[in-house]
Amino acid sequence: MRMSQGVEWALHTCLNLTYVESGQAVPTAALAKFYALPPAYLNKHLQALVRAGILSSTPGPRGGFRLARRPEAISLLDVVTAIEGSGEAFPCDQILREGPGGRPDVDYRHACVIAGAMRHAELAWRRELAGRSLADIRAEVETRYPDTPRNTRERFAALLG
Amino acid sequence: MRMSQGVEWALHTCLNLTYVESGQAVPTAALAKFYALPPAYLNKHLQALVRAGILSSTPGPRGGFRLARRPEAISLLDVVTAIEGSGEAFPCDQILREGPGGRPDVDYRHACVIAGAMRHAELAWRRELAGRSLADIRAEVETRYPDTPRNTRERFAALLG
DNA sequence: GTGTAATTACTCGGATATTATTTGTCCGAGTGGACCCGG
DNA sequence: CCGGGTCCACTCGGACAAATAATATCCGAGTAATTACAC
Repeated sequence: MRMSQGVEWALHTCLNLTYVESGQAVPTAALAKFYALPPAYLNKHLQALVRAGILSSTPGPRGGFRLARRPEAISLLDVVTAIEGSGEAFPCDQILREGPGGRPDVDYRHACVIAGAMRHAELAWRRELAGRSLADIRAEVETRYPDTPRNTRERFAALLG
Repeated sequence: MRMSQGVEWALHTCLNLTYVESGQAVPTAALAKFYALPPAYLNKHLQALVRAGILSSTPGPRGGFRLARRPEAISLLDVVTAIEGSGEAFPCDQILREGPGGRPDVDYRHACVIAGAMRHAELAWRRELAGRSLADIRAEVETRYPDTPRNTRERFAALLG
């Protein structure tokens, strides 16, 4: 039930990329040093974000990663599902098929009341995450911690220089 | 992010125990045969439910498990946390401490905006699960599948006889 | 000085180990009923 | 027939092993800037 720590890395990294002037790419090494993360493993997660269409990557010198869309168009749910996969958290193995009156031709992922209740709760979770974009997060951060934009850009400048 | 399949087993088993006349205990073997589950492993999960105060167990002949409280007083969240633990699904490792302006004396599990957003979504999920009791589930099952009470009791009678 | 071609350093991307978690199994401790035996 | 003591089968509970997923690392393919060189 615990989700991968890569989700935390991905969320913070995407938020940081929000502050990079668009068109400029940031390599894995710089993104990893930002929070003292293992570069090779962070790169693995960044690859997943590229496959999900959240980041775009360019190889070679001056290459690296950048946001593939505007921050308003990237929800927290997008990032989470890119790392964790889109599967349901509650795995309905349809054990009712083995129970009394169970039939092999029925899809109990829809028929089972328990599975329905679990799915309903999960939808509430997804709805919350889908309703918050990177732009929203960024706005709240800047309200509560006004130094963050400057600090972030300075750190990037130092890491890229 | 995927939760243990033991949650499904536990939920269905608790729901089935709802139909057993109170005072009567059902051994692991019978509960396992109900859905053709591995008895020893199901027993492991039942132990967790006992530790959480959801079931009570009695050893020896005519022993087994029974609900420790009324079905109205057992929420889906109770069962889920009994199996999965009460920890947060999103693990905030406070990587902001290594970032620019990060301080070791700050608890970023509360200060971090991203952690807050994730916790908010998780609370929505918990609220849904906490709002549904075994009695609610049972009522919905009986509305949609009127044969379930009789089928369940008959299967238990066959397994205990 | 300028255009071109070879070189080189840099970056991503996936294949490969290692560790942690989940899944699954087994055997011992304890309990309650049943049976046996004596009164 | 009735009471008590012994035995035995049944059940939970935790210790132990295998399989799966998460974590971490390394090296090769490809690219773009840079440099050297000829014109």
